[in-house]
Amino acid sequence: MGNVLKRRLKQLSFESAEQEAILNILVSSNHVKSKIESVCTKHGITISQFNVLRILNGKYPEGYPRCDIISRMIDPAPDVTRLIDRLIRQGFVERYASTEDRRLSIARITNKGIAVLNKIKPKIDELNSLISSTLNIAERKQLSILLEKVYSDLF
Amino acid sequence: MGNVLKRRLKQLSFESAEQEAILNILVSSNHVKSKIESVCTKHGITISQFNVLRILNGKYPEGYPRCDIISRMIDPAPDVTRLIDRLIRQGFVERYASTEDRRLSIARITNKGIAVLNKIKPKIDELNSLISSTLNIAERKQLSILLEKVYSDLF
DNA sequence: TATAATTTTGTGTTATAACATATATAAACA
DNA sequence: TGTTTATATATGTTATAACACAAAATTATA
Repeated sequence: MGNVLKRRLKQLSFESAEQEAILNILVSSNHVKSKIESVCTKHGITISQFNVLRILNGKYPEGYPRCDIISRMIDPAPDVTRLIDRLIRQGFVERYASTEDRRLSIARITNKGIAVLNKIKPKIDELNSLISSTLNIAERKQLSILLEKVYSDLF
Repeated sequence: MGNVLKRRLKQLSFESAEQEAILNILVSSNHVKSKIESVCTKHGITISQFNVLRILNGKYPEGYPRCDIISRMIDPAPDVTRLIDRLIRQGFVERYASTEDRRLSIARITNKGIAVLNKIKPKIDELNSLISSTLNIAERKQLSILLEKVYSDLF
């Protein structure tokens, strides 16, 4: 048991089933992430930028203020201001000031941003095969149930 | 189903069980990682540095050349040379040239490095409770089995 | 209403990561 | 053996992330 993890970390054994589970979470996440990253790189954006575009695409054309973007990010980053600056420089996003709450600066995806997202999206969806080829439907659901328990203390 | 993930990403639904599983892997990994990070920060090192120290501690006093460190890292980083430079500057690691293969520069953990690791280790182990408090033994093993399948295409 | 506290964003600075390339050694091969 | 190829490390440069702090607007409170 645990031979794939042992091979990956070149480690002979693990301290406990808890530790092994934690290592598996970290390793599998890196695996998935590096696949997503390589797709994004081919299209000239980073994985963080992709995630922000994905979030903004979910609320087009209104857009989201920075604070709402952060709370929706898979991997919450601190320096989203300049991340968005870069997206603006690339023409994928535009920013405007809110009239209701004048503190907010709202980012909105542009047509060019939607276009790049539409090109990337199908390739990201292909990565779902990572799951579908190795886990049957019951297993997929079971995995999600178990993982949700791991971070359920967030709420 | 999937309410914890929905709350975390403030998203109403997901495209498929595959996508939901992938998002859960990414989100739970971030959750675990940020807990480890906060422990490390309190002791003046980063999570990457902790992982390198942990690896070197596993082969004391011989140490590992840089390439072997990378292949054992949970999160393989490209710039390990300067990561080790920093550990050396902090006195946690020392470096020496291999006599067998003169290309190799071998890093070895110092007593000071072992000391800091011994201080951090019990607090990291406490994080196992993230798993043990929410998953019973059968579930822990099941989680590892499912996750190993996700990255089994590595080999 | 006036004041304090909170929220949201932006910016300057420093540290780290990412990228490309160079150098040295070892291994493979003709 | 001499040459090519591969491996391992280091370094210069640039981009990004992390950290600390400040300013503006809103909300809460006396």
